[in-house]
Amino acid sequence: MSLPHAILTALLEKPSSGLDLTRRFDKSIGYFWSATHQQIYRELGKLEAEGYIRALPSEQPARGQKKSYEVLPAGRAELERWTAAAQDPKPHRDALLLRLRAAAVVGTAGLEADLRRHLDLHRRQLAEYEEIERRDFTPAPGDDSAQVRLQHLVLRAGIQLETFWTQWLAQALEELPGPADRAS
Amino acid sequence: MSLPHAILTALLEKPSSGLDLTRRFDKSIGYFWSATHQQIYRELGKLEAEGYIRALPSEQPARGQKKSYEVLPAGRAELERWTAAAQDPKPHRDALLLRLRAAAVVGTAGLEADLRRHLDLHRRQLAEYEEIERRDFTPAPGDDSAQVRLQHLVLRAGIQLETFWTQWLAQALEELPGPADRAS
DNA sequence: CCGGACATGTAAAGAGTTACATGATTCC
DNA sequence: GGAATCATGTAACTCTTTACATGTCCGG
Repeated sequence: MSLPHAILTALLEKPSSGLDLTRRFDKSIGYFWSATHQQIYRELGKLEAEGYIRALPSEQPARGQKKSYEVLPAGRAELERWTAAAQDPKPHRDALLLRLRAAAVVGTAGLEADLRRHLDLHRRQLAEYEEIERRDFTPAPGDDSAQVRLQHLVLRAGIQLETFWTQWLAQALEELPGPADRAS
Repeated sequence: MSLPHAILTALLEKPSSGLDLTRRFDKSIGYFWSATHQQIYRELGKLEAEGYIRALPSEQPARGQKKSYEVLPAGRAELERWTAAAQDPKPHRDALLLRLRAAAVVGTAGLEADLRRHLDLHRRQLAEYEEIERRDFTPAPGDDSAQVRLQHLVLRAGIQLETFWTQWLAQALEELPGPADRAS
């Protein structure tokens, strides 16, 4: 039940149309909560029906017409409620770790190439995060509002997670049995 | 599409009944691929229908009777195929990071208690992993088969991830605005 | 022989993904 | 005015979660 709150957050940061949101979910917010445009349009409809958001006055009700939304006070209140509410962490699901566990049983044949590919993807993501940090979070000292500090904290989580994955994958590739003794 | 392969892996490690599997998914495999008993029973039915597994000979077809499964050659072949196949990493979803991002907009009121709770949960998980490492992965040198090394590698991923979260959460708690200037 | 734990399932709702459909705008 | 692109949406399907249902076994 987090998608509506992700959308409310994005709309509070900046009122947007469905496609604008979709684009922002490919970056930024999407780094830790992804969503497709189908999910977003469906959810925008629900949020509007519940009175949490409304379409901006330039109302063209037709299809193919851009429609921007803004958050209403009830929506902000709901987001505040959700932010403060206790939530249990969801159990992780990581297909790659599962595959390594399977490989421990059926052999590592064919695995190396995909591990290298994953390593490359994580390195790119890490570089992207570090670029954002350079660009957006190197202000003059004292310029750090609570809002900026929180955003930076979230970004650092991304950086540290990607750092972990690159290091772990590099280690995994070292430990993988070579082609000689790779059993199946 | 990973649940069937998680089950095949678990069954290859040790033939089990549905409830046995459910218990094992609360530990071990479940550390990185969780599943409820409803999912497991449904998937066992599918896997049996597809000829990947079969019920062990002590066949009591009745309800309330224990029924154990083992993997057939076709099931092992499918697991090998899946292990070697290229797979794109799924985009992450982390509700806690999303909440911090929301808090950057609507304020951090009420957040601290839940962050402390998460920190405690991650510390416990880390301690559990470290206990497993002490118990199962401190053999005499040279005693490390490829299988054991892979299992240890997966466990180390868990340890390092939990280590990251404990450190990051501790840092987050430090940076959180105190009650004095915590705006809403 | 009854209550509780064990064991296997069914039903329905919710969330996410994939494929497709439709109208508007813009560029040639 | 035709093609490509932008923008919004529908439909069908899969996966996951939650709640419930049913039967067996065992201790008292």
